[in-house]
Amino acid sequence: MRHTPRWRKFGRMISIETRTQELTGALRRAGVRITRQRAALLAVVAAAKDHPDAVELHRRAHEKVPGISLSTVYRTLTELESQGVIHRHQFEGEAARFEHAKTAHHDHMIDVDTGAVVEFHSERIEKLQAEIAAALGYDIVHHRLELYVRRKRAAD
Amino acid sequence: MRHTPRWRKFGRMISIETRTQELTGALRRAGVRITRQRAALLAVVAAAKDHPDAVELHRRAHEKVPGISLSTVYRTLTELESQGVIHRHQFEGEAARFEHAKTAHHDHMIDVDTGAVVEFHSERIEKLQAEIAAALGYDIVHHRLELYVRRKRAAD
DNA sequence: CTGAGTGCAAACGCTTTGCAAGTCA
DNA sequence: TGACTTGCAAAGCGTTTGCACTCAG
Repeated sequence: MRHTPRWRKFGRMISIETRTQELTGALRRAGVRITRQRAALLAVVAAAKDHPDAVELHRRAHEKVPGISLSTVYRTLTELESQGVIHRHQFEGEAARFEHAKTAHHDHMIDVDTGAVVEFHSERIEKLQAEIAAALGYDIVHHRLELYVRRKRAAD
Repeated sequence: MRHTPRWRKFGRMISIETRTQELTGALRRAGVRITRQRAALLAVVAAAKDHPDAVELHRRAHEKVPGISLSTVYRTLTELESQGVIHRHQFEGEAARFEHAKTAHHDHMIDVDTGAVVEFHSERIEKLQAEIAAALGYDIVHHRLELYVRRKRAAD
């Protein structure tokens, strides 16, 4: 009758801790102190499977460390971003959202109805972008590709 | 000794006037009044060959109608946008920029050093985007592709 | 110990909005 | 005329910052 096997739960937890340590290490290497507040936030960011904004991250961190302020959340996120361990995304008409820079580069599809974000990657698109820039005499520093989408409906 | 042939100048002016009329028509059809201020702004938007922000458009319109306020600029731009005759672009870390919805859809390259914008279009990229969205069960409502670039330098 | 980090509130930059006065149709 | 539009100033929003206090190392 157990619907969530213990090994699976445990497996997830280990991976989150690993991620948390990555974030912690990045900050320590940058010479910043790991305070109670930051530790809580790092754990929250590491655990996030979605793309939360600063207010949402603050809400989650607040459950662990009631005293944490929104300023500290922003300050720490900015620091993490400049260390390159998280990414900041500015989708249309929304507050910035953050995500752990876990995997390789990817782009985003945003469901305009639900706000849900789906990640995708296309080597062919990347290549075409580079070709276009090169043809016009430029190198790409970075790029942003966002698809604002709506679920297909089977024959209305 | 005339370096700017009259026919060329005149050709440009006609096209700007045509564009101005397109904008004016769109507003009139939407049932809004064409005031002195709006007429000036429409002419400025129609004449713009770059991608100016609200403050810059205000500055340009201000030369024609000294009284025009920034609020009016924003209000009119918002109206034009909702009529679909201009587009609003929110590039990274900048105020929104506007452009006349003159031609077919295109994407943007932003020179990170100068802020200059180059327009481009790739049918192949568009197609790949649609395929990717479709494969995941979505239809694209709209998309945003921005390349932040830097001029190539011939062998430093 | 002591300088980096904190919470708070105030400031920020861009944009929108409430309102009384002005103006276009 | 009378509804729509304006300019102004104030508010809104997400984010950053100055400050005196606190705490991690």
